[in-house]
Amino acid sequence: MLTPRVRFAPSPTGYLHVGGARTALFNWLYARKTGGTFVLRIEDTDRERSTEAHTQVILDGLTWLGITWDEGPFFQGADLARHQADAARLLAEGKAYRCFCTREELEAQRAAAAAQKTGFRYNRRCRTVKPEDSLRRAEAGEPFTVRLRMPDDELAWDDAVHGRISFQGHDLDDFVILRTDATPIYNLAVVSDDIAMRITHVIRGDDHVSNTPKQIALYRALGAPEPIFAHVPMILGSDGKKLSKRHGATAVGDYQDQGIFPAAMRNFLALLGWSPGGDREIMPEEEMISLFSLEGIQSKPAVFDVAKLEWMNGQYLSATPAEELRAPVERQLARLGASAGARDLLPVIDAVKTRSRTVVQLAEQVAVRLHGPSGELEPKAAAFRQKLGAAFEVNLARAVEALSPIGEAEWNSERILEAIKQGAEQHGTRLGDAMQPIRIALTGGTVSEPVNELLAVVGRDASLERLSAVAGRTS
RNA sequence: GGCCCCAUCGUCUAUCGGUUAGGACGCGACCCUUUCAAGGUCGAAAGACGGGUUCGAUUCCCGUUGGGGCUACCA
Repeated sequence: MLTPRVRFAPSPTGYLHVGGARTALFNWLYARKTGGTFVLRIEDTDRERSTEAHTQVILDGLTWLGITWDEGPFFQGADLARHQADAARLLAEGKAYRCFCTREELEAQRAAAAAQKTGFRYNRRCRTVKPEDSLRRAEAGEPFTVRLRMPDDELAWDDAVHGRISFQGHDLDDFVILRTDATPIYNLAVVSDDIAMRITHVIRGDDHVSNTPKQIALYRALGAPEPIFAHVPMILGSDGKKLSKRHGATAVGDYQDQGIFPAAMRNFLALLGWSPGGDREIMPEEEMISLFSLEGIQSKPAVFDVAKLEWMNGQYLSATPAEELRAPVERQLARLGASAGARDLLPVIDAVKTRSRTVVQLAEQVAVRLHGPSGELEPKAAAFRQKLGAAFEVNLARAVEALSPIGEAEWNSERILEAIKQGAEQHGTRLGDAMQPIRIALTGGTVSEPVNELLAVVGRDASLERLSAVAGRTS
């Protein structure tokens, strides 16, 4: 068996959608698994909507996910001549014909069909125009499109994920392959390119199954062997509809911005519609590659569950040493307008790592420890403060009193805890009532690492300063 | 409307005719604990419906219902 050649062929008319990213991932996984070649092709034949900026975003998204291509990126627009030559050949062999019906005529027929609630299909009027008449009219300058003469036969294939899928040629249109301006339509361009690039496995979204019989007809008309088709299920929103903008974040870049790790995204996407067959959840790249198979791809659509993505990201976050987190956290801090200055971030990162699921959340917590809370207290914190009343400030003042004697050199979590406990005991204060005000004063919220560790991480001078400030604010 | 695809906990899934239908997310409880997480233990939670085939169906076949996709001189 010859080595597989697969391709990912996005159109640069929008951002890299998670569905597209997963399709790319499956192609990539298959290529790596089989030692095959992964080709990247940009389908820019829709000149109206294609932009270079979108192309770049797609390339960046794939790179971010660690999906590398072996050939390309090729641009479909560059192969116009071949597409036209293929169409001309089909025309010459009588497998396609010129259609002189105007857009208006077609539009009227479509509207009439819609009014009667029946399906529209081109009436094939121009099929019977005699070749010599067709040529004469074309040479006289009459505008025309080129349509494929759809055979009546069954058009079926053995789909690698669905099994056998079959269409009847007579249910299909004599679809247009060349526009009035002689540019190719998607289906022609795709087949022409896949043949030229010797693609052996077409792995793409389920939304293309209805294109497949048309493309098979094209392969046959062009006399080329058909590739193996594998149609992967759609990704749905939580309402069961095809995932789209109105479901929120659908672009890979959105998740990148939210602090999701590429490895977590890749792991999550791989498991959406594919399963290695056991209980595996967190899988390193090599394992995914070695276990990947087209047969393991699910045939039903899958709902994109952000909660699970975030959980998975948390798993990757926990497993990442603070050292490796330093650079990404610094980038996020910069976005937040915060800075670590001369401070070592590692202890701070370690202190809050388990309380974060994304790097963005992590950086926010780090920023609070570096610069103190900003703005209003969180609702729970405000409620606690209210409940405690004047004791809130009193307890803070006592904490400052208990902690002040500790020198910079002894400022560690053990020593701090000891001092707080001692102070609380001395004043007959419940430990929680002594601790929680400190947490609130330092973070603005009720969630953090243990208070003594929090104090250690914030540092002696900054801690005492903030505590005193809050204690003295009202008392 | 037509054509095509699909159907196991709320969600992602395992099961390749025989299981107390397993795991994960999420949810609940408990443990741990100065709070919250993390971690640990436990729990609630599924084969859409109706026919077949078979000694035996979640699994194979048919139908119903439900959902999705496509239906352009877009890709």
